[in-house]
Amino acid sequence: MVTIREVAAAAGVSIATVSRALADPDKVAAGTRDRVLSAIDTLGYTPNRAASGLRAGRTNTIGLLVPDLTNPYFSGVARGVTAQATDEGVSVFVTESREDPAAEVEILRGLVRQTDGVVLCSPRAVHDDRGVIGPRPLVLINNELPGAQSISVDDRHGIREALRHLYALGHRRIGYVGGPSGSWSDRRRRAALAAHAPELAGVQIVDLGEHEATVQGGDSAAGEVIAAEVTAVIAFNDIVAVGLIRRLHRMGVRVPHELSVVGFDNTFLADLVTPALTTVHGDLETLGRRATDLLLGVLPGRPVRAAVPHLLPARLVVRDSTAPLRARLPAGYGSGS
Amino acid sequence: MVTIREVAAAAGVSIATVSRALADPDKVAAGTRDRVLSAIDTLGYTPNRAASGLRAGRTNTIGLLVPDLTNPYFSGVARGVTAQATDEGVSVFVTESREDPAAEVEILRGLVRQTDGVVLCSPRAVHDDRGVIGPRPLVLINNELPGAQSISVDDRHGIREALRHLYALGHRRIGYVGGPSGSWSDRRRRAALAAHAPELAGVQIVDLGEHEATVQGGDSAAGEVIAAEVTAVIAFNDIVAVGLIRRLHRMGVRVPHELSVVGFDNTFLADLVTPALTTVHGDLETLGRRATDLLLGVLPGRPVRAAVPHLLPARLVVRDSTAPLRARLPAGYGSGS
DNA sequence: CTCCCAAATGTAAACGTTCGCATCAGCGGT
DNA sequence: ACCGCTGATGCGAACGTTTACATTTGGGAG
Repeated sequence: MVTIREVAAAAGVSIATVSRALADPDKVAAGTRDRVLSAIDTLGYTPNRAASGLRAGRTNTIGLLVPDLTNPYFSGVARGVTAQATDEGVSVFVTESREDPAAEVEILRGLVRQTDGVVLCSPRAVHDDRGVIGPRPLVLINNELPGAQSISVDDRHGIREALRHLYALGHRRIGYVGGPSGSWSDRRRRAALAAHAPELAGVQIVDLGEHEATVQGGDSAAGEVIAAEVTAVIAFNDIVAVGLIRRLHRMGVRVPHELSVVGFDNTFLADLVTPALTTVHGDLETLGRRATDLLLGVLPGRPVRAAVPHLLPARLVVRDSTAPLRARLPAGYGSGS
Repeated sequence: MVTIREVAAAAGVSIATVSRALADPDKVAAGTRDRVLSAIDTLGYTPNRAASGLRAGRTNTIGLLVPDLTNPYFSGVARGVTAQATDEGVSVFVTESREDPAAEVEILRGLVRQTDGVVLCSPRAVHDDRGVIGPRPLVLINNELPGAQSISVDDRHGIREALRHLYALGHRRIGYVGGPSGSWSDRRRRAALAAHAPELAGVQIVDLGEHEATVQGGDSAAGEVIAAEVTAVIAFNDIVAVGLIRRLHRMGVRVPHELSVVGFDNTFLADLVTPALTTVHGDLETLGRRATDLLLGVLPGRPVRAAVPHLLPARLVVRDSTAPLRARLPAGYGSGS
């Protein structure tokens, strides 16, 4: 491995000059700079990041912690974070808590020591997290904590659009199939429902409980959904919506003919299942990128960056899982489309 | 940030002893060790990895490069790699080439400098890669290169099972909807088809071209599939299978009644689409874990580990996208199940 | 009682950078 | 011709470890 010393020798300058030529190009004379750069080029020199981090007290590495890497939602975010970080010359330690709050705290503890800051996505144990993180830079996705930056998609607007869409289709009694208890996003969406339903005359929101953010969670909601006699539901996310639809299908309830279902997140799944999901879209890659911007922005020794929005736009994508309200048929069979 | 010096002072020993108490516990007297450890505990000391890496010439970090983080196949692998590495006290830089061979080389170059070794999954530019990697430890998933370790799922056996399954259902003229040109896995599966088809009397394999490993790739194969007059196909992977089925469905061809489809990888998608996919399962998390084992095994200064298998078992998961051969109906309508 | 060896611990150098400070050359103003 | 200032560069310390080597101590063998 070629070091700064060899470069300095080759260019006939001191190592300090080489360092400067890289970090602060206009602190060295043009001629010298060229000599240094060409030496770097021929020798194929790359700075040792451990060494520079050691001296500078900075690692140029950030951490990302998500609950579940294989969940398309989080892998979208992970893509955004890694892409933006790479663009900024920063590396990312990616980790996964597997939805386990204890593991989350533990992993976070380890992550904090070896990075300049952490992007924490959809944390399950935030309150403990604060103690762990201490004064370190922290950016939260889908949660809020005093003293930390936050960013999320504008669910509130998504909910509003979903409501209006269902309203326009004639639905009045609308269910909400909730996410995991303790989920900040879930609380936020419930609040949005409560806030926006009154805008639409005659609309009634029915709480259909809290469910795991998995296919099984959707499965388990089917009974409640039927019992509630709603004509449409909004699900916590696409996965739950898919699980619900699948179970309903097996029970002989046709979507969208007998029940309209709206998902959340617009994961690629939404366009692959039958029926394709009407769902609230948020740009996950951008979410990850902006979170990274936010984090890098508060890192010492980094250029200050323009204000970053803390709320990203959401919009409803209409597909085949929602349909106009029809008179219910007695035997529980849809009438076809 | 508390350093080894403060710990040494608190325990009344030299920093060397602290270092030893951590790295080589039985090199220090039991009493001393306890004093050191409790000092570490009360002060909340964690070694600075940049410093230790600098001195020891090792980063305790590995790199992972995948073509597409949002692809469930790769996120499964990423989960395995990060999990195993975490268990071994190693951090992982996760990166993504977005299927771009040029980016792959570039990212790999960067990765190599700041890690002890790299896990490279389904590379698109392997030959160039070798030059980039130089003498660095490298483990390949789904590819082979002289001088590098390799690991993959036993596609060959998966193909064999898929063929037998279709054969047992009565299919004789079987199509293969191939993956991207240049894909090592694709070549391998073609070879396996050629090798195993002759074992089954009367079976004929029809090559249905190379396609992108995306939903669109499956879409675009539909025409060829119909023209080929096959009664069953094996697709490069689940995504392609899903795209194909969706397009066929729109064209009025019913799966599995008129055409049986076998996917590959058994991603969670397989169980969510309609019909649920019959597909070849390989354990992706284990694949990632073993790849990491392999990499850590060749890293200097790490305990030698037991032999790691380079081929992981595959098995066929039968669901609803395959069915017994039936006489074709003239108008292109299935007969229902 | 002496000597030697092993075990335990300490000392200090080294890893490859960055950065404050010192040095030096050249130049313009007086 | 001299002074001082500025811009370019070099020097050397420091970052927090690990580790080769030196030192100390205690105990057992002769």
